[in-house]
Amino acid sequence: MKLPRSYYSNPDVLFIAQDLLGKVLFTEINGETTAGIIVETEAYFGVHDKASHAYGGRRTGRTETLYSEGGVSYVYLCYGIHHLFNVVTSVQDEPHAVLVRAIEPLIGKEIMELRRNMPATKPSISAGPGSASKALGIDRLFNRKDLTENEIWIEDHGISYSSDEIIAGPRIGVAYAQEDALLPWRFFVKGNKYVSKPNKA
DNA sequence: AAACGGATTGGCT
DNA sequence: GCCAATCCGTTTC
Repeated sequence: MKLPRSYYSNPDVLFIAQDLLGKVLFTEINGETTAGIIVETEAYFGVHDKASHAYGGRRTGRTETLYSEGGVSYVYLCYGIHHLFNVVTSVQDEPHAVLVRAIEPLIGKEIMELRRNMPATKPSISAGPGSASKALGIDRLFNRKDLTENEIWIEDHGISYSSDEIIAGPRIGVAYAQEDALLPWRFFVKGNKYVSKPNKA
């Protein structure tokens, strides 16, 4: 059920970004469990990717988490307001990561509704990286957590999408990365209402 | 020590 | 559609 460490040590971050679609992301906070199906991701290709915080081998207090062995969470504050959750992948010192941009609420929907103050039927409850994190209760305390432990983890529930149900397109909000901004490294489930806008390729 | 700006969101026009 | 909110990691003086 819970994805093992070996899943995350795969050096192919583009594969993992697509394969995570359909997997189920869990958090347990004060005995309350919430989970959602991952329906949108983006791959960040380590030192070679101008959109990555680790571009050019950048190593600072914040980016140090990205250099961990695969299977660790990387959470940082964006625009002073939103906590963005990433899965660190590959081997130690290879700072690849997958940003989770949207989930479809699955377990603990009532808790997510309280956290977001809106019904779970409304797509905006968990569409977009800031919203998805808030629905799951993820904040900066979730940085550098081991995904094989029991605070935050990912399970395989046998949900998978065929290649024609997965759309690839340019990543969102990375115009500063120049030519790398055009790479089709955003992946999402076609037609799923919890995918953030734009929901076309 | 101080300034800068971002892997976004939601409320108002 | 546009724009303010809001904070801390990073860069610069």
